[in-house]
Amino acid sequence: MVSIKDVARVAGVSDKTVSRVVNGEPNVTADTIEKVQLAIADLGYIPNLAARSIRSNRTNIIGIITDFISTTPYSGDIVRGVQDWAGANGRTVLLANTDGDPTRETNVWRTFKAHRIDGVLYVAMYHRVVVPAAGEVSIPTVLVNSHPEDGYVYPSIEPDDFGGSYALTEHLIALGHRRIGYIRLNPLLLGANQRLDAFLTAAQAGGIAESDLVIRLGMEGPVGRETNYVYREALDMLSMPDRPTALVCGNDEMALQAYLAALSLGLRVPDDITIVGFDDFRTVSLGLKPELTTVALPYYDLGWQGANMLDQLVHGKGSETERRILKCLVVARQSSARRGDATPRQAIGSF
Amino acid sequence: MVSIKDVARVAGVSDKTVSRVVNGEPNVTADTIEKVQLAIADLGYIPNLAARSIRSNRTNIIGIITDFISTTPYSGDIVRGVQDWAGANGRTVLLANTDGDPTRETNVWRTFKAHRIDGVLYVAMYHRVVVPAAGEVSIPTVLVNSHPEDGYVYPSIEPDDFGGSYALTEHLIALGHRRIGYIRLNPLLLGANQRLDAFLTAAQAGGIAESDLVIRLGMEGPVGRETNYVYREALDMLSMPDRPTALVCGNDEMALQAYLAALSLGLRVPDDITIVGFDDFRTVSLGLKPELTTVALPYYDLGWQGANMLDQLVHGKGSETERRILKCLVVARQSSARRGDATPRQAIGSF
DNA sequence: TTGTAGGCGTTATCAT
DNA sequence: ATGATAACGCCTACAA
Repeated sequence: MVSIKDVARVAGVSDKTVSRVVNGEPNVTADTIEKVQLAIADLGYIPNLAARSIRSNRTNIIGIITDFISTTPYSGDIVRGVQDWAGANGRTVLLANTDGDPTRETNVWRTFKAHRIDGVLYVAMYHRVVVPAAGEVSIPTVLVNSHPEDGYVYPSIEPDDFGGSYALTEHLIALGHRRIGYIRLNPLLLGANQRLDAFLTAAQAGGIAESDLVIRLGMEGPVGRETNYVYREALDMLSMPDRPTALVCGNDEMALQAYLAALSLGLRVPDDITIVGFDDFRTVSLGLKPELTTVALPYYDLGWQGANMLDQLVHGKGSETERRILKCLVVARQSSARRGDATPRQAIGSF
Repeated sequence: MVSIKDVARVAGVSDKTVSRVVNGEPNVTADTIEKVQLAIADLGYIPNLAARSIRSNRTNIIGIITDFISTTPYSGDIVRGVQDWAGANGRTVLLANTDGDPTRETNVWRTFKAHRIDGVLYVAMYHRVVVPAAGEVSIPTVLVNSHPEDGYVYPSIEPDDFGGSYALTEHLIALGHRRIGYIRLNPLLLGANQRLDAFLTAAQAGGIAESDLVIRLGMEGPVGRETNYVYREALDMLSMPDRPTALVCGNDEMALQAYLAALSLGLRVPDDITIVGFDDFRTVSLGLKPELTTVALPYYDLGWQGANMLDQLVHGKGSETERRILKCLVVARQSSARRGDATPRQAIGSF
């Protein structure tokens, strides 16, 4: 491997001078700079960041620790946001996945510490409460898409599930819907309760009686291995004589199953039934026909801004207790429509 | 930061002895080992890998370069496979995404070189032909889910799209289907042609006349921003008086749209129409009801085994020209069924 | 403006 | 079995 000394020899200067040129330090003549740069290009010299880091105590590496990367494909956007920030700011990203295993996680923290990375983004693939298993290791950390359990202190950046769900419910009310179904996410997810609370609050604020809300549980059990009731519940709810005119699903994957249930009953979306989701998981939300009205989660920004918060922290400028909440916007597409004035058609089909 | 010298001082030995203990080298008394380990635990010492690497010229870091990480969520499994291999073998993973931009990519190669990583896994999110833009930088590299363009030489590991598609077609023929529809992937994808070729070959081998095959283009245009004809084509094909009894979709996302088209025509899956996909993108394949018969792509293994190939290469044991092909298995679920003997019901509905 | 000496944390080499 | 010394590639501090 060609080192700074090789460059110095070829350029006929000292290694310190090469260092100066490489790092853009002042007090070097244009002439010298050129000589050095020529030698660098000639030899294909690329500085050794490891060597640099043992002097400077800064690696410019940030680590990402993820939990269940495979089960929630769309939140890969968080990682992409982090990467883009890193690329734009001269940092590199170390990645490690724990699969939710605390032993593995503790190893990851050790490994990251061994690499002397500047900071850690602790990324949950579902918005949830976490307790990082860092063991003895201490590295500046920001929680992304997650929140520390009571008694633990970390800065965090999270989506505004409540606000998104509230706005979505308002959207339905504005379209004239008065009888609304709701299929709940796995209650283990932080978003599940926030979204349901917002739904109930917004419905009440919109003057809808609680008896006009039909609420069903869509999933339960350990995250990643849950039992799924969505199709069955949707089928059941949509077969009611006084079925809702709009159906809110905990997320887009649930909305997919609601579509299938509705279609198999001979109901048309949105003419006979308005269906909305949450997440804007585009494979689903754009793959469905008609395209799905949903709430976009700011995954990419969670990553980008989370990286930014971490950077502040590393430089001693960030707050240890900040909890930043990012807006979730309603994306209105064709699956939601004004409630028809005609008598809705009765569900038919093979149920 | 506590260093090897601090440990040596506390343990009352030389730093080299500490190094021996840390690295499990022979010729240290059990007594000394204990003293040292005690001091290590006391001080919370964690070796500095950067410092180690400047002596040993090995970083135990492998880099992953991805292209379009966001658009194809399921292939995140490749990255997971790599990570799991790395975790199991004491390596760490540097991650960088190029978004398909050659300038960004060249920077990534430089950065990786600056970190003196041991090797690179060049991962395409779609199975396709690639030309790594490494510039002047040279690092041992294995192509994953991709293949070098003519004139370039890299070892690669790829899925057997042909074999998977062939087996899938055989599955349909075995179920008695004689008139089969096919919706093609974007022709830009390597898998698109391999899958279509296998379909045609298997159909011919199964004694099916070409006139009984209905082939339509589902997508075209630049990857990630393609124009989508799937829903329209499925609707059209399923409205034919002599419509196919089985429909093969280029991938699972296309199968989703085929489901919607079929259901909206009042057709039931699989009673009236068998639908199959490709990829086993589980959000879709398990989210669809009935669950989707499809072909599982070995993404995770692509990652794991790719990392393994790279490791061989790094140690001078691998082949520069190996092209490893991994099997794709048919996953038979409920969306494919024996062709009914009764006259199929005619499509109805609002088309 | 440029160079020299020394040190960062670690391991290789060679003594002891 | 253990240690002293030098070296890895780079940067800091200081001198010239």
